[in-house]
Amino acid sequence: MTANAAIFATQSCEICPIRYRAVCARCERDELAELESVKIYRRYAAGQTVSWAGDRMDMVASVVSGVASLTQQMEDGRTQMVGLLLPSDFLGRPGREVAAYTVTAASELLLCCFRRKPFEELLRSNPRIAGRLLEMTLDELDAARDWLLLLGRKSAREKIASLLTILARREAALNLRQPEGRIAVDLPLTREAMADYLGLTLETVSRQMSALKRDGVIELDGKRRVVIPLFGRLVSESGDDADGGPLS
Amino acid sequence: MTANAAIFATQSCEICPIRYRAVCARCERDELAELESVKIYRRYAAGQTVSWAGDRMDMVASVVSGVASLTQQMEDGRTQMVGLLLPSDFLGRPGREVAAYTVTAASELLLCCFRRKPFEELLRSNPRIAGRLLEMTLDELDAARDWLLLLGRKSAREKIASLLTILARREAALNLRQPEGRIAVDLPLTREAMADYLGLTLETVSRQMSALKRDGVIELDGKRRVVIPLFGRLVSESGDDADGGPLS
DNA sequence: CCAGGACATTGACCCAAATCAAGATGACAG
DNA sequence: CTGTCATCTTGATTTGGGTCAATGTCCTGG
Repeated sequence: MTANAAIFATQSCEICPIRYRAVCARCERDELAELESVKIYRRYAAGQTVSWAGDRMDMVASVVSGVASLTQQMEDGRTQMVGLLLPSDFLGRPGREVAAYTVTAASELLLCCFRRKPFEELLRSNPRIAGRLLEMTLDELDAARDWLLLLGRKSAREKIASLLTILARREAALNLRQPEGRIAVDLPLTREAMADYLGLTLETVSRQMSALKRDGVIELDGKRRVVIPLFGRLVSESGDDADGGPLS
Repeated sequence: MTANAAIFATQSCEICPIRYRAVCARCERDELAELESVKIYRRYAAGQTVSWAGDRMDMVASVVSGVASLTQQMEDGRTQMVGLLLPSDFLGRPGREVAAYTVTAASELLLCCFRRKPFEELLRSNPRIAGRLLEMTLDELDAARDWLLLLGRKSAREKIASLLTILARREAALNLRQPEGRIAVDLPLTREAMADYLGLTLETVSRQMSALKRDGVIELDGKRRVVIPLFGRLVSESGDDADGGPLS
């Protein structure tokens, strides 16, 4: 379980804090009653498939802890990740019977699930939840558009740096600010999953990680823990716009 | 003006048919009254910038005719298209003051604009319009995810083929079915815009177009008109899933 | 009709990342 | 402790698409 996940696990309370923040950030508590009555928690082991592309989906869910990935595959086996869901992200497609993507637990994963039909009913009857979902979907679309820039125009080194930055930012948003802008990230992804995210091969990911280490941009503590000594400085230097990403 | 655009231009009527289909497909007519009162049409010449990334945006809009592109740029000039808006598509980001992307008219463009504030108010007060916008946003997210697969894993030839297929499909959806599955597409994009869409250089786009022509997969009629002789067969052969795209 | 400029094509060469191929590391079962 | 298996690293080689440069093709306005 990642550091992210651990943090969230300790916050459990009667009204699931993640879902509260995620789906109903600004709703009154009584608006949650209906959702509350139909939620089901589900746990998946790292590597386990949550559902296959083409499966009938009658659940939607919110990520409580861990990391889920959406992937698309061509018949010849080429694979591209098309979604990376971290705690508080929404999973599912209201209004669609059939899943378009394969969902996999990248690390140990805890989902908070709702049956799709009642959830859609709730969307219809409760504009605030619908509005919140629209907002989340728009954010996800923005993230997808940054991802398009990454896949279309960045070099392998820049791709790796951007991914580490995305993960480090989410880490930083949750944790207290780290001293000196130094930040540690537990990679929730294998080299292969990173490659699928970045449109690279796992060999290239490995080589570029080694190169970033050699150049002193990152420190590797085991295979899955990355320390970025100058994260604070690097991120603040290069605003939040569509720049090449720091660490490059 | 593209064939698309011409078709739509002839459909003009009191209640803008595009907006009707796009934003309020299943709304009652009286629900449109409020929208109706605040709409403004705006026309842009091919190549003209509609708004720059970072600009204050106080409009949202619907594409009536023509093609608009959203692009993202890195400081060193590398450019990636992150959105391609055809007639009936929605433009704008309710809830955001500042535009994240540069919007350009790829061909001559007619927009139907609404002031953002009243539009947001309408979203709040009218759940059916909000629901419709959510549906459109989810569709756009799906399209973005197909685009991720294209950028991350497809060869130059496959990228071109996929783009032609996307344009041909929209053409086919509007026009009567063409005889023999033969279809003609007026490219609304320059080679450079195609390259920005596909994450390639314009030289590679040009070379691959020539190669497809040489191989008899497409016919070029001038620079901007493409005929795909076997479109019907190619598309039906390879279902609608995440395949490599036909024409490859 | 011709000149100028935007857009497109084609060629020669190069390089970043893919591919193919060994090994290294590390977690875990027995 | 040791063998197995998944994961990761590193090296040698190939190649698809980028880069640089020259040429071609329209369209438009004078």
